[in-house]
Amino acid sequence: MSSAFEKLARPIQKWIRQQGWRELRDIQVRSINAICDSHADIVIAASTAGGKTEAAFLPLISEVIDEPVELSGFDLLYIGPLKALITDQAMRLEDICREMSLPVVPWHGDISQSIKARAIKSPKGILLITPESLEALFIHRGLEITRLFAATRTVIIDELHTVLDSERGIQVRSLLTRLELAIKRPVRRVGLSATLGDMDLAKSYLRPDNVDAVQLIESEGGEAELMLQLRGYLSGAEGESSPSAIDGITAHLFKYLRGSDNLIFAGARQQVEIYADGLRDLCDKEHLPLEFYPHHASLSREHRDFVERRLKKPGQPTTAVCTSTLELGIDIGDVNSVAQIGAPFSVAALRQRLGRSGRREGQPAILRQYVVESKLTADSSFVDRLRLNLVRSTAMIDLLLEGWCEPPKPDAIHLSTLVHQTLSVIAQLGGASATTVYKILCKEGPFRQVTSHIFADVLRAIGAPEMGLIEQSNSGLLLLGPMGERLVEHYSFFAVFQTPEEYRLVTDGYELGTLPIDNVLFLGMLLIFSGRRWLVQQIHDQEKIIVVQPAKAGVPPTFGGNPGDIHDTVIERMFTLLEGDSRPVYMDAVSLGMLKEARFTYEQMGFHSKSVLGVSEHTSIISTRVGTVKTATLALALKSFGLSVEQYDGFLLVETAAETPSLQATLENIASGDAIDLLSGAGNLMSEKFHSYLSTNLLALDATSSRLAPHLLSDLATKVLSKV
DNA sequence: GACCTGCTGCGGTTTG
Repeated sequence: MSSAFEKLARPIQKWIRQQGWRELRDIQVRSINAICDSHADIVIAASTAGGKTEAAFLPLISEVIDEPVELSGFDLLYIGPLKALITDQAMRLEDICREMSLPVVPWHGDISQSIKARAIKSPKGILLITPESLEALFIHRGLEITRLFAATRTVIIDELHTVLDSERGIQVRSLLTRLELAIKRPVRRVGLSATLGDMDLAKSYLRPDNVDAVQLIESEGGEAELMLQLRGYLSGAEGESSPSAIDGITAHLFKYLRGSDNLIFAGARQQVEIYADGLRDLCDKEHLPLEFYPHHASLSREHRDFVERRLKKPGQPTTAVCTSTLELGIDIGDVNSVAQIGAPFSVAALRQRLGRSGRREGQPAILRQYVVESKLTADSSFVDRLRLNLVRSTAMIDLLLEGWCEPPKPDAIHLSTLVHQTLSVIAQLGGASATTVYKILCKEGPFRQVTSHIFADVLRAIGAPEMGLIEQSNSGLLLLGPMGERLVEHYSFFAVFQTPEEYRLVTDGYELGTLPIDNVLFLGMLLIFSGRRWLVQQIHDQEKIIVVQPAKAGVPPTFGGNPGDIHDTVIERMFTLLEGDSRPVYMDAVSLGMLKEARFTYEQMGFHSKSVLGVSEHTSIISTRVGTVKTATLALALKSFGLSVEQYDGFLLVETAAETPSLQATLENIASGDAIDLLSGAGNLMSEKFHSYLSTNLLALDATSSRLAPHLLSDLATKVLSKV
């Protein structure tokens, strides 16, 4: 064993010997050295099965044992994004700590009150907690934070890559600052992350004020060999006997995946239900045992647990048709192959998904990408002719092979989360001055983009009598208002993200899952759900319960959702593909044929040399060559002049009318840089949980900071005009 | 034209 081993505490060395490990992994050696030899913040990046947990905890626990302190509180704080992950990690840590009288305390909504009460009474050892439960501790035990965390040496943030610039990530960062301010000293931060793209952003997330001092420990693990195929399918093919694209893909999946463990990422929950139903049907028809199961967030916990257990169990071939529920987090073991149906929304997600296969020594990672395109007719739209689904899938695979993936966007000002944290700080301290709250959240905390002027506007908005979230005492102290009290008192306050209202779907006394409330439902309606078919028997509107019984037929429900952001680099690569003549080796004959059609159309439309194509007197197509955010900004600008616009990947379909200015004049106007009311054409600006308490001006500010790029608008219009 | 994640305190009753 190495000298790193010698740096660990004796009981830890004993535990390692008991495991029968012949040597420590490279990443473990490096993090042991980094943690034992310095007090630096550290990002540990490795794949899911890379041994990150041990790499961080073996030296951190050693430090706790070898250098005891006399302060009260938990020694180590671990923050994890999933309850299942916390339960998993707690079991692994308990195994290590068993003989060291170091308690391991898992803490989330499903943990019993008695375990929590005991931990509060005598806080020590390792606390593993969700961001929401930690938020609850700050609100309900605001004055005890010092007692609970005075001894805390290190905070470990798991799955760091999943939070970076999300609402929840900002919440975690805010809680870390509030913790350090409460105990009046910095706490070492250790982030555990998958290796994705530019790790500098993970470093700056971890310690924005001292990025250069953050150490990065990245595993150089040899990546598995990759077997890759892209298969094209035509929908709406003529002739009664020709199978539709869905049937064709289902048949191919059935033939090649049966008999082993696999994951099929179908893109949307409705698609999951369609493919799971088709695969179950094929098993029935061939009198074979069922081995294909749906898995998504609207299905009951029981069903999902069942599918996860089947995947983990050897000797029981199982394929899950799933959404991103099975993309990260919990351990389901190694799968034989991954299938992706339809173009994914990000290269980062594709890479995470692919990482689920090829994890065993000598096993290749296998990815089958299925793409559906429409059969062309005389009146097919340019979107179908350009085969944008296929081109995007190809662009993403190429970028994946090059090791690129999307970086986080750090510019959002997150005003919804700022409202949440403002209320939480006031609740924690039992009242605070505006200056104090501003210092905690905006000067020291993660809301650095929020000026004191904007912050004052936020306070005015949520303090307005009709909102009643906060009010000011005579001495100037900010207190919770009547509405603020009600919000903070309810347990639904702790999460910063929005969740839609749902019906519960019940049969024969047990729950199948949930359905978004905006589904049109009626008695006698037939549904496909949880991979089976149902008849709607009762609808209880008050209790939000739907009772169903088995049926022979059905249609899948809709689950809603918002369009995803496609990154500039992906769109740029799509245009490179359309303008090039490559024939990627991983494409099958059908998809190569589609690519050829796409290039032919692109050439014919003349987009090689121009950016605007007049289709008819009032209709034009613009090629923007940039991603969703910039393309959407141009679309809104055009709409503000009364033009009607449809948005696609890198393209806009624009229609003028008799009373509107011409497209050319409108683009010139936009290019001139004159102020434009972008949001006059936008619908609802409220997308996050606490948006409804903000003024229109603040909502506009929030939208333009994260979902639009107004400062690049005039440049984009100029670029389009230069190639008319 | 999409996906995912999370949840307290208290009062009442029962049991040893």
